[in-house]
Amino acid sequence: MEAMPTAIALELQRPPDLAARALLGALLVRKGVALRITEVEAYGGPADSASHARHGRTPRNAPMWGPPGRAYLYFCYGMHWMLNVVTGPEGEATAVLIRGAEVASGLDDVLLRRKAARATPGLCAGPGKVAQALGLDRSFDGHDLLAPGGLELRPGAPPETILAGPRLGIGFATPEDQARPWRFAAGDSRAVLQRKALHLF
DNA sequence: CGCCGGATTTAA
DNA sequence: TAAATCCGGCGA
Repeated sequence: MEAMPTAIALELQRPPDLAARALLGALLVRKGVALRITEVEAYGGPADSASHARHGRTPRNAPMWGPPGRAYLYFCYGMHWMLNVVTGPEGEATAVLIRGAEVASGLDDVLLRRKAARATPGLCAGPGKVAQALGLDRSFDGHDLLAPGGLELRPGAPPETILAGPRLGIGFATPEDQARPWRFAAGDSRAVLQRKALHLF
């Protein structure tokens, strides 16, 4: 029989900024590795000049137009994979970029993938680092994060406080979209980039 | 078909 | 502060 929609699945149907905040504290699980999400950014559909959806549907961003709960992975700067969680109703092309995380379990595997000797606060602080820590690549593009197997999104403890501020690395967007405070971070985490650019939500 | 530049990371 | 590194999207 059909499983009841999980709380997290319901949250992902909401507008991207709300879905983004709901993802803080949630877990990304792959095999023995679990990462607690500590930093995210919301991206709107075609109307958001910072979004990959701004040029409409293309082969690369196709997963963004699909149902919520899927992964959208893209390759950036010739070397990094970025993990997004598709949100909103199907066809809206909204998504949340996972920008930072803490290792909840599987530290040894993460250290190997990140080529790090020991755990530091910055180990998974940054979108490229998150994908690398989970060993993600093109093969995970379009993956259903709400289904068992492979890479899964699971409920976690939400942060006590949430920080908010402008999104990073979107200098190409309109001033209005650059100013939109759609970056969110867990107030209780050290794995957050540029904390001073954030304020209490 | 060629060019431009990017939702970045790292080391110097 | 800059190099690494490559592919998508756009204009010609």
